[in-house]
Amino acid sequence: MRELNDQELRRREELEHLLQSGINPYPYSFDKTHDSTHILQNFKDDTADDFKNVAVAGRIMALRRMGKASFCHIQDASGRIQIYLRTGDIPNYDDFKLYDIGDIIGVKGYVFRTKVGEISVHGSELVMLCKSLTPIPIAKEGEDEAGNKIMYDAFADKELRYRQRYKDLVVNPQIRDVFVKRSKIITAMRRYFDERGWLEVETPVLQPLYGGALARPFTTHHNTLDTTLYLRIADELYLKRLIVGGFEGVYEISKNFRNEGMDKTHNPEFTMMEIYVAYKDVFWMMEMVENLLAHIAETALGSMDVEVAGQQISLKPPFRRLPLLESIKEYTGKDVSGLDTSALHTVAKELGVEIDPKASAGKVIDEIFSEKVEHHLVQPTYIIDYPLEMSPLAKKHRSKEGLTERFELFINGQEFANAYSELNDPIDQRQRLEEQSRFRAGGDDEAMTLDEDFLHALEIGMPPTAGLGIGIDRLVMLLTNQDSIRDVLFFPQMKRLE
RNA sequence: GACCCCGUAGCUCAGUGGUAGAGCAUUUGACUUUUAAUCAAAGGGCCGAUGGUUCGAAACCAUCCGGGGUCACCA
Repeated sequence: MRELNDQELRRREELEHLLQSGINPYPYSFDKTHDSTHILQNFKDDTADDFKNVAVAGRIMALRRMGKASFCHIQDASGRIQIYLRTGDIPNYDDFKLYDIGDIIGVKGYVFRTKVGEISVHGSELVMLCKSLTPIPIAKEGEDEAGNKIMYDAFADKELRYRQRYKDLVVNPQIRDVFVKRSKIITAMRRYFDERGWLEVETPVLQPLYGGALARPFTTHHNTLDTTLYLRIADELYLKRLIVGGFEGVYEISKNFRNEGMDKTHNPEFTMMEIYVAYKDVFWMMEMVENLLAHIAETALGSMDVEVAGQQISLKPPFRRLPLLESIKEYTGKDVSGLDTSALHTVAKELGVEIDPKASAGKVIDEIFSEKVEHHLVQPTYIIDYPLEMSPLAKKHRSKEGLTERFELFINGQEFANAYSELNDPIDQRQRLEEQSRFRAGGDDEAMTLDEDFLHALEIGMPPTAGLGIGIDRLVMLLTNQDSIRDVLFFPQMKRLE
């Protein structure tokens, strides 16, 4: 164990003193009657009688001792409230010397207004509920001349905030709002699906073969079976097996794992929602997603308009639909339809898009789109009609040669969703996965593996199906106006400390 | 992976070659309506690590470790 500093040693001494006085510094429960915010909002001169006997509990966040009387602020899940303690009013006032900022206490008493009008609890009973042994990086709140709130000595070191999120949550309670919204967003999504009769399911995280996306996996080993297992990169192939089995609507909200770079929008484990609905196609899915996002925004935020990085974004349906090749024409002036691979490379060069000379036609189109188009797509836009070779699990377009029935949804210049009319022709699917195997053999370590069991399932027969994936973390970022994925994850991945 | 920036007290930060600093937090004393409480005093540091330059390094140089940011890679 590391060495204790003077403040930690002193707190342990206080703990000893409490024990010697017969006080349990870690008791079992406390009958709390009110949240701080409820009191602050509802205490009025004519309701004072309702607040003659309250019991509040929380962590001491500020402390002002004045000899025979003391004030402190405690923080509970709802907010903060001031406590007034006075010798004579509580039998154990002298013990209060042994209390510190950071301790969790319970106070019974009546609510009153101080001389300067702050609604406070006048304590008649004080209980230690948890002695805190290490000081928290306390921030003080104040006001500047203009009356704006300022924080003094805020706990601002991002590394420490991410590594010790518990401390961050105590000291910067406003960040809780992001996580509360995150929970509301996911709840709203679940309700929307459940109300339509689609079933929430769980499929394996540990998979003998990984598939359903193009990404490098995390690899692990199972001792008993003495076999390699992969952490899933997507749920897709298992959820489709359930549609084969006869379920007509299944969804899963779960962590996926991808062994790739980390940045503002990528964490190695992230939350994905995938849903598959039988007898539907990608056009139906576009309408569903519009309604879903509008519903979520209204339920979780109370508005379909969100502000992100200073821009107003409207999630009001319908969203614009723009074929991939047309989007390139619109934002670069180049018509790339019908061009062969070498002609595409020439266009990329003209546009100043650097690209691997061996890249396939689909890859070149994707690169041009990523560099020249994607960031323009601020308002929700469905990019549709993706080339076949970029979409090994999507059905061929019913009327457009060489394209698939697929969309990706872009908002604020980022990808939010990906959906297909799912490929259910087992022979076509086999050919496409065999092509992926050739890419893999050619050195593309993100190409898909061929999963015979999945193909076997398709041979049994999967009804026409629409499928969708939505990145939950990015959705939360959008709806809470956060520009880093780390700020919407409680515990983002960090390098291990030695 | 490349480049830029950062690492000093529990927290936020100053300190560009000559005895290690401030505010808050902490300790002691005073104070029965304070709210960045106030007043008086005190304690607290392997200056991220290792080498080097120098009479002398927190500072300059090199390497490493950790972090932040920008870009690249990556559907």
